[in-house]
Amino acid sequence: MVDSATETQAEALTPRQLAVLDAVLGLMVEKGDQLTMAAVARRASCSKETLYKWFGDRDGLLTATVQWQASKVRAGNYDRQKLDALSLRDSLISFAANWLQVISSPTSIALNRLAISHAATHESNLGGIVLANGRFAIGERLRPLLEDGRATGLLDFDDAETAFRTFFGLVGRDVQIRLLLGDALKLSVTEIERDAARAADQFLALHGRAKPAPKA
Amino acid sequence: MVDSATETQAEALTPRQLAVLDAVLGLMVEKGDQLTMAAVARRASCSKETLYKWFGDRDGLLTATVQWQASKVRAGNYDRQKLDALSLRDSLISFAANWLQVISSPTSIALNRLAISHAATHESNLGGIVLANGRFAIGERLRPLLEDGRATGLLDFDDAETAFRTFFGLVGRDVQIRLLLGDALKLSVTEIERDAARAADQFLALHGRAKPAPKA
DNA sequence: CGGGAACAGTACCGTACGTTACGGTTCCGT
DNA sequence: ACGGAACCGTAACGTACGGTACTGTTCCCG
Repeated sequence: MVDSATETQAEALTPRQLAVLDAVLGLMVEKGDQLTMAAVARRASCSKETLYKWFGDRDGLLTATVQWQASKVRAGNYDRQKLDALSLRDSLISFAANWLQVISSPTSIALNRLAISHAATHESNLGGIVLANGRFAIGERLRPLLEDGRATGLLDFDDAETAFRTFFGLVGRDVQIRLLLGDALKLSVTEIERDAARAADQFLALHGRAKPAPKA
Repeated sequence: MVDSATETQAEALTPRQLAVLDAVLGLMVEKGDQLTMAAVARRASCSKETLYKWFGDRDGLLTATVQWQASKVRAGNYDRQKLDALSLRDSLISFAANWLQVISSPTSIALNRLAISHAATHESNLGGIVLANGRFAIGERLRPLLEDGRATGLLDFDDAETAFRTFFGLVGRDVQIRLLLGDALKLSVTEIERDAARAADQFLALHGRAKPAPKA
């Protein structure tokens, strides 16, 4: 169930249809909950009938939107390079900063709110899609780095999944839940950089073998 | 804004009214989103008119429910005892286990989903109340322990808030977001105990001075 | 015993929204 | 030029739900 929906039919869609999905994203961010089919049609300058023809029903439209957004956030991939203590730390920081950037973006907040609301009742698995393209996708992308780090003797851990979850916690902390609940938490670029470095150093303090810079 | 709403008029309510709020909690957990006033009235065997008389409107009912639930989860207080490395670790584990228990409970999940949905549009600050009684309340309750730990020389950190956020991340990791998004994550009591101990030991590895048991 | 407050049950109203239907317009292929 | 498909704009329908009003019953208090 991890990434079954990651790449599925993301692009059997025409540019016009993708423009509609961008309109949905825009509305989600601006209007939050008032994501009505009429509003989407108005914003996208298309008719409701077209929306239903293209996406079936409201859930279909939302699902396509989530997948479209997910396909746009494919950053932070780890290209297997020569790994030393410094490049490992850099890669960790890069992952952390990217993740913080994503979860603090208005689009991600709106999308997660929608998926969480949906998870409360509906069965159409928006939450699963968001999880697959968010939490689990980044887990899969980070795993090779962790494994390489262990293979090179730079890292020490038993289970890569557990190690990743520790990293995930050190990076995200209370940021996502606070933002989702409407806290006016602001993350500047410099704060993201600093927090990312702190998280990476803490992770290395816990799982690193040649401690690079364990300053608090 | 931290806990302005923590203790406000939690108990100007009759037992009958609290029973209504319990009905709301039950419906939230079972039916998720279908939290309609009619359903509440049916479940609580009261009339809608009574609901409106008692709680004003739907938001008032939800707000009262959130505060009622918050008043029930007052566990995990730290009683200032003599502090040594072992009792510090025990207290940390206790905090962590309690927090994991809370965020993985169906009631908390339903409540947070509701507050997050609400945060998307409405201004009536359900999200703020949940934050004040959840994330920030536990932060305030843990702070004395951290400060005492630092005063006794058992802990080392610059900023108590930052240290707490690290602890928060190590404990919660990806648990809450996965549960909110509908992931079928199960946390048994033994897993909670193990994860709580792991988080406490990791925290001590990062901020402790007399390392008690830094085993992975 | 009588009267009134409190409340259950229910009918009712207005509105918002998902979904469908339809007339009009554009555009493409033949 | 013609026919049809695609699509826009909008009206219309059905339903769900928040909120209000009304009726009848229970129960307390004098």
